[in-house]
Amino acid sequence: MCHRCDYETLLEENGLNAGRNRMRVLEVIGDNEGPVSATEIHRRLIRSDPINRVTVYRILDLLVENGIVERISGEGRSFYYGLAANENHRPHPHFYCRRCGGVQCLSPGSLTVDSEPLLQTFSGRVETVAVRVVGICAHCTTSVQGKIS
Amino acid sequence: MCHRCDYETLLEENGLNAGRNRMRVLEVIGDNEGPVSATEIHRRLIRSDPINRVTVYRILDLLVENGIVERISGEGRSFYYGLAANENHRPHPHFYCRRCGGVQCLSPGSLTVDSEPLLQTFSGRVETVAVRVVGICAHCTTSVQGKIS
DNA sequence: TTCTTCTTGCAACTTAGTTGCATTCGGTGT
DNA sequence: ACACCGAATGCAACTAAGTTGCAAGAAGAA
Repeated sequence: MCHRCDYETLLEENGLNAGRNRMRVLEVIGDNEGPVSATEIHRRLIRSDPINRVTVYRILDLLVENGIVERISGEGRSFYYGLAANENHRPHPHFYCRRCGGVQCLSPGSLTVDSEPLLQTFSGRVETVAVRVVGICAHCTTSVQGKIS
Repeated sequence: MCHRCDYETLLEENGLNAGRNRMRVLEVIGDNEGPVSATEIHRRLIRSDPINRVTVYRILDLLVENGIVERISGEGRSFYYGLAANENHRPHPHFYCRRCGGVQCLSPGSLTVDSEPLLQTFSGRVETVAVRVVGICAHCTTSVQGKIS
């Protein structure tokens, strides 16, 4: 997703030292187009060098706490992780494929929401308004292989 | 959520016979304002009469398959269930409380989305466009009790 | 009643994530 | 070089939510 972000300074701006594993996790997230699950991040990391899955979870927690990475919940039971919005990345909606479970980023301008009426009437604190588009992704609509019958 | 829905006919319209447990599950979902988790549904049902949690899961699957109930994924790792949109219930956005994990229904008109630009450009199949508002619910903002320190 | 199908329960399993504790690693000071 | 300290990692065990296989029970049709 990003080759304009300097992960090292991103970490150090937040008072985290840029250890090897943190960098590796950020690279996987940043290189992927669209959010990735923790399991998938772990799977990719162990291909190059062994790392414990707990370590991955802990690094992800840390990055989310510090606002470097954004945790979004998919259609399934697991979380997905993407680079948080910053000056290089505007907030944008996500597309969730019902078939393969994958998540894609949509372009920031593709959907516009008018949340004024809500903000005027809602009695709690509204922090984010996210749009979630659900359907079947381009890949899954074309490749019908994988169906058993 | 609903006293205008006749669960019995709702089931039979879909070719499902209206057994006692199905009715009970639907009543819990319909009586609650806002979506409920499977665990919570189970918890409430066993108060009146024992029922196995697997049975609850299976009934929920069935209801979702038949479009009677809608499964939405919360901020956490569990699913929430609400009555699906029909002539009595317009589709509406949901509010997710970061603190207590609860989900509330918002009024259908409180947010409007313009999805035209997306529909013109997206190459997969778009089925639903849902708006998810995240923040702290009214109850959690006022009652700060529960914090340990 | 008997047969068949639908429904339920139980136990075991899976997936995703969490926690506690011990070990190791990277510095800092002496 | 040595000891020390906190941060980072790994391992094992645990939890929560959901799923699967199979056997037993209810309910309707013949």
